[in-house]
Amino acid sequence: MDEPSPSNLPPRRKRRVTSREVALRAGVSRTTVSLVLNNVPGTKIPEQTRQRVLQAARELGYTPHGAARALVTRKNYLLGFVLCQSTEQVFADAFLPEVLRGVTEVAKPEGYRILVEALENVDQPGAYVQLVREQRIDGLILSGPRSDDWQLAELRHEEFPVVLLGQLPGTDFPFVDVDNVRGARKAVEHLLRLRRYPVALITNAPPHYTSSADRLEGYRQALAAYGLPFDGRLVAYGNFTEESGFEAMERLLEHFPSFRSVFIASDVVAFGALAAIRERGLHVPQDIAVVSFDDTRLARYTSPPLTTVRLPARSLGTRAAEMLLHLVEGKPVPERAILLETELVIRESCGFQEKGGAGRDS
Amino acid sequence: MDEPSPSNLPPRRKRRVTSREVALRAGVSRTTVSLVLNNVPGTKIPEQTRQRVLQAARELGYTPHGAARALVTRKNYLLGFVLCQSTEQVFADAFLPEVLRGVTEVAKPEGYRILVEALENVDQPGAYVQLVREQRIDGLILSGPRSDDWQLAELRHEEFPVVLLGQLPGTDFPFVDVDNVRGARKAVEHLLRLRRYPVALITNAPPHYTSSADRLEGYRQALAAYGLPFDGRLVAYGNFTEESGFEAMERLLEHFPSFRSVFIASDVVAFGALAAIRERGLHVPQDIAVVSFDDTRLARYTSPPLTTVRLPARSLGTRAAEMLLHLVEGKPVPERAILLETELVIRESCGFQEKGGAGRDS
DNA sequence: TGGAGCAGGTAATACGTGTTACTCACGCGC
DNA sequence: GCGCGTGAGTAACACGTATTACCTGCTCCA
Repeated sequence: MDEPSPSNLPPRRKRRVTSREVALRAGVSRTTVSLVLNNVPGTKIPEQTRQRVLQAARELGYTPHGAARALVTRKNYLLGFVLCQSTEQVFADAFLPEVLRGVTEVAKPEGYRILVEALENVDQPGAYVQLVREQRIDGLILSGPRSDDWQLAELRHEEFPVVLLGQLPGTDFPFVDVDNVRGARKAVEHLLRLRRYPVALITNAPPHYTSSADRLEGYRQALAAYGLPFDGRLVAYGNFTEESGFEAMERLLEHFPSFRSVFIASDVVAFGALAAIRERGLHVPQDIAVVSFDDTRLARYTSPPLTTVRLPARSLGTRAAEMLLHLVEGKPVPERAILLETELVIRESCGFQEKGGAGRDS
Repeated sequence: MDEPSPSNLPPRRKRRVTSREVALRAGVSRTTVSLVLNNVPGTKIPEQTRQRVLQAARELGYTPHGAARALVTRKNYLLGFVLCQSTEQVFADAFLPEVLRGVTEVAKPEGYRILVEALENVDQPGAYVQLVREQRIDGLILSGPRSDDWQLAELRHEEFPVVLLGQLPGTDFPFVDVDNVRGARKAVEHLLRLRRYPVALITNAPPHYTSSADRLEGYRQALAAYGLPFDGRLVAYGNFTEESGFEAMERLLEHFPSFRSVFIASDVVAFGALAAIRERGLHVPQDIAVVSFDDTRLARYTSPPLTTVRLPARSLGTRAAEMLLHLVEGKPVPERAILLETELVIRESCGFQEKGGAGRDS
């Protein structure tokens, strides 16, 4: 009876229950079934038949076929979330889960699911356009867009709903980003207020990343506000990883060890830098005060706990998703450019003791 | 001419290029277009017409409509990746990016995309079955399955391709998991070898999680192997978070401070525990030796760097994806139960100094 | 008596593809 | 002259839904 299918064929699964069968069982037409199940407004269907249909559907365990529906509706209720960062970077990205959570939090109640995709090699950027070409997704969130992504421009031209997580100067894509300039400025001004100058800088990434450039800009603004000169010898470049932080700090200590504090534009990079400082036999914050950026979940558990600029990861996700949903549904978008505010979280690495004790923030 | 649509309607986008238009342009039938573009084996189409079709498709920028294709093919080339953990847990999950990377690494070359979904509340488990009901996904990876997930059993009944990331005792779902028992055993035996007993235990999670139960079992096995008794007073339960680790360690130090070492079954929990130890004025590893589990990326940057059991996050993803693809494509599955091996990474928190110096592993 | 209007539906078409069954011309052996 | 295989290609159907345009009685009003 139940003949096992030859293993080179996909297993034959049970036939689907279609709306036709529901119609048959309820004694109505397929049209009526559709009208009832989709709650189409403006149609007058008496409560009795409506109930008959609903019951028939329930009894048969009917669920409409997604593809069939998508074919005619031209909606898939699917949003693409594409990570443009290099693998190195995605790997080090401690925020992905939280951003993703923010996105789904907004998308799910509206019935949208999330398709996550990483661009493996930068050579082949924009494999994601196939998704929009095939019309499999209704909208797109692009995290960490690169300016050398030529396929992106094409999407712009087609007016496909896209929201950037991060910025792409020179384009008018709607985006959500962190206010990196102000965040960095706050961090450095905190150090200056504590009179810890000269203050060095280790960036989070190479300078062509806008986040890196912006945080550098914030650093400059803070110096300027305090009437201090900018000294290029006090700047070293990180590259997302702890290792890069370790090396950057080594370089600074080697060539220009006179600084009294450092702003490190990434927690992860800071972890490495702290190790380098320790290895030199120096102490944080006594010898060098440190303020970093991101407020990774573990920033408070380093020794000493990091004073750092909190990045609103979850909000990044929610705001981007909200914006995208507006675009997808053709509603007017209140803001096309959102810069989220940051918050300086003061712990111990900056040498600022609130009550004089070595208290641990709760 | 180009009348702006009223803003309450979705923007009317360009009409799609269909295969019919390609056929028209190439001077053949739609069937031929399909045959050529899908490279259907066994059909004899002369090179000349084949080229005509390909060129027409190229010129028009034709891409087949995903939904239409899915409708008839009954394949979506989409895999579901569902996180069953509580939000708390997902939040703390440092491995998600890496596991995901492993999954996509395998799935992408085969043409499959990944739909990521988190179960928000445990009350409403299995919202994901809708995805399979609607036939929107071809297969499912369930991370951290819960035994109270009644919808899962339903899927089993329908023979839908599912692979678990983690285990669900009492079911015969294919799964990929870490060998938690052996991993924990290795960790504890290392402490015992260093003669650091009594050795306490802080679990990673409440006992009904298999990972927690298994690591506890490994702890017991190690004790047994060394002929030592199991003492329940030396066991405290963590709950995924640093906070829980902090509190668990406080409880241990409060009620039964005589232990000389502790196995903490999660890096994250260990971070909290380390803070608690520090706060008591005790030192690691001098007063208490610590070995933990996971080898989070930051484990080597705590002070002291953590000796910990490395969990092969990426492999979890790749192996699960491989298994799932076999199921989806109806190929026989070599192994239906995979336990991945772990590796003990020795750093400083266990008090074992390789060369006598306070060396930092490179 | 003759519509107008309406409640309660339904037939038919469209969506864009994959695939099976079939046509048609043509050469070829006998 | 006939059957037959074959290369080259097509008509037609299936997939499962949403939606538009239409139909059928019935009531109500002039």
